[in-house]
Amino acid sequence: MKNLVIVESPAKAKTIEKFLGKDYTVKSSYGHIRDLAKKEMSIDVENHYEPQYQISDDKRALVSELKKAVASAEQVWLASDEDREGEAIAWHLQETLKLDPATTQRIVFNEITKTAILHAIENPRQIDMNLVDAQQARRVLDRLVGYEISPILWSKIKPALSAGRVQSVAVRLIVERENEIKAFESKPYFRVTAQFRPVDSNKVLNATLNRHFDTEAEAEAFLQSIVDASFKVSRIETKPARRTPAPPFTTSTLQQEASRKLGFSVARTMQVAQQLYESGYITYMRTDSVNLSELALSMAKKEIESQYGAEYVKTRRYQTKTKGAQEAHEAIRPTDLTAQSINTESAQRRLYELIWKRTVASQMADAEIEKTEIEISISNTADSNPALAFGCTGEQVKFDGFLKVYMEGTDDEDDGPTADLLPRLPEGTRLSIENCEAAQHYTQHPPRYTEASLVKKLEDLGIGRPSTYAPTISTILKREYIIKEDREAEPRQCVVLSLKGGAVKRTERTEKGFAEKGKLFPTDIGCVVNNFLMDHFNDIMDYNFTATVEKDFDDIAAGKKDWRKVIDTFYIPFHKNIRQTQQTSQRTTGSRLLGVDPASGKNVYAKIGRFGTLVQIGDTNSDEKPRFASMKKGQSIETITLDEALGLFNLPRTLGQYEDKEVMVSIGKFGPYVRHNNKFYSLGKNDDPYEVGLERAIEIINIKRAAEQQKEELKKIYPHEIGTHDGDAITANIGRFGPYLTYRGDNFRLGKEVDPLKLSVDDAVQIITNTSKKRSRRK
DNA sequence: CAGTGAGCGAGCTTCCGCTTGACTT
Repeated sequence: MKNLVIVESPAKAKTIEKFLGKDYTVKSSYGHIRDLAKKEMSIDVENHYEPQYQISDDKRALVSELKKAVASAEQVWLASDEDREGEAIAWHLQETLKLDPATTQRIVFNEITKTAILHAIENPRQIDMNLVDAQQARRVLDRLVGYEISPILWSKIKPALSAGRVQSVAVRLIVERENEIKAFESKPYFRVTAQFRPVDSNKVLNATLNRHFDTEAEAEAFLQSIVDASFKVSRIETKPARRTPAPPFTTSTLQQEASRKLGFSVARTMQVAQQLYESGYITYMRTDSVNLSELALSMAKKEIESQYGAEYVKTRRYQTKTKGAQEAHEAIRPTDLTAQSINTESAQRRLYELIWKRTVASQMADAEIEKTEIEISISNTADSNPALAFGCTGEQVKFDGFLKVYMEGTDDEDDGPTADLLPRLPEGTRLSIENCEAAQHYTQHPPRYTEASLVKKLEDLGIGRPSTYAPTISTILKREYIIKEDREAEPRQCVVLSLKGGAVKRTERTEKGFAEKGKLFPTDIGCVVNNFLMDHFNDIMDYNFTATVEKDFDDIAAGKKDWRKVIDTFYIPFHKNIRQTQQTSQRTTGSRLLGVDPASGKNVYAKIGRFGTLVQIGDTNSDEKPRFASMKKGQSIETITLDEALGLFNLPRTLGQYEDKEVMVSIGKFGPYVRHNNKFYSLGKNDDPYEVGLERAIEIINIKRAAEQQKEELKKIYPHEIGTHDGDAITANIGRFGPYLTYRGDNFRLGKEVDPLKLSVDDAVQIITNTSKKRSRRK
């Protein structure tokens, strides 16, 4: 072997091996191969923060494989990504594989094209230790923050909680948005809309009055005032406008758009994108760059020319403006732009088409639009209030440009009136009023975050990286700092005043309001942890903390600062604060006094306990031990009432008799259950142990009995002997995941359509050999 | 399998950012 090239991703290795020819072997490091040990701090604070790295457990086999490859190579090329993390990966490889820095070549390319790779090979360099140090500073800082604050949460709030530079700020955003919503006072207002018709035309103009009214009385007075009014076009203005396509996708914008247009969660988008990447359909999906390679630009030009015509082409080179972007990759784009769609399963196909459209549209001409604004004056208010007028706006697309292919979605829940095509009416044209209505609306609170809009916000703040957006969300969900939920909107009564036959008619209608779908809500624990961190670690919770330390990391990368000094400056006051907080801060439970239990006269509290939120009757420090009960899903410390809290103590409940034995319901370690004749039966997902009746309990008992009986029946049939192959038995069995075969101690899954009882020996052998082949290929 | 929450004290939990492959009974 002459040349060994090491990249980060195996799919990338496969692609560039093709470009480099047979003198080059390309292997992958699968990301980082070394890290700080998981179990301990692994930073020697006394010794200038010396990090103690170890090979990650799942990388041991890989490292020995790489060592072997290195031994037989004449030249090693470290080709990890051209960013801070990539440089560190290269350095860890050099250290771990004991490569000689003098003979090891470091190469970088930020697009996977033949030109870029050959250019890289011709321009090798050494590892940039300043960049590596910037990464070490980032790594050490994150470990210190996470591993020093988290234990404080364990002792002051609840075990197994966590805090970190990224996750804690993500939670803060959600908690603060919820507080804004709580503080928001929804105010009613009246919007007046009307339809006008030019005297000699059938074309209707949908117009809105240029001001809202606060009260019904004002709205009514206005309607009364225009009963005898006449209307005319007082101003018409048309002006040209342009629309520009959105730039190509980055990870964050792909996640947002897939959420808006396909309803994908952030994790789903990444999973499907990974599949597309591994199949070679798209470029790398974890990127912060909007840049397209020259190859992609010329491919796009050709494709647009042939499909839509030369007038639709506009080659655009986008600049990445995102805070802290490292631009190690291209934007996310199809590898082959001539493929407008691909023939795969639906999720992959839809995401691919979205990427294709966005990429192609980004290289297309602006859309040219003509905007028309018509102002309609009201004769008898002209003197008293000349500012009052109706208005309507319209749009006409003169040249569709990129709109032929794609239009970016919006997060706005209320899109407002849509712009129509408006007729050209000379100023002074008299209009008759066809309909006029003053409808009551309510001002909307700021929207709760969705997964995707949270990612957008984090990216705007420069917090987190493309590879961590999805994992960060799943971490804060797993810690139960936040929950993702659908919540029904509260319907509201709205007054509608309409002008009919010279009189104002009043009706009421119910407005549904906006249901919250897939929104992020903070939990009690999220709020309590957030308040605690805000009180004691304000600097780390600051939205600018990451941006500030990133400046230091940039200085380290530029050789202007020493990474250990940067950490020292941060750590000395930070650690002092840690010690102080541990010693002086109170244990925090978020406790709220709900009232007095009428039965015992004792206080009732709602608070956070070791296993979640609970209610408590009696004081903790009194002579008698308090009684406790867990809260139900959906209840919270802040909203639970005294009655609801007392209701939680109604377990265990005795429901009655069945087969001369008592039926009882309660909640155990593994959730709610029915107990009958010393046997336990788990309640269904939708059963409430506080509400469930005897009838349903008996049903649950009988369902489980039937299932058990079926199991007994199956036990009589299985394991089923299918036959022997090469002297060993093949048996069929039914397990948790369906039917499977056992042969020589190995299990082989059967499809759901296969009836194991009818399977021939030959077919069974076929399944076994096929599965074995697949398994060895994977290895 | 079928609470827990007091107090004692053992041992456990935890970060962010690179990557993909697990593969059960």
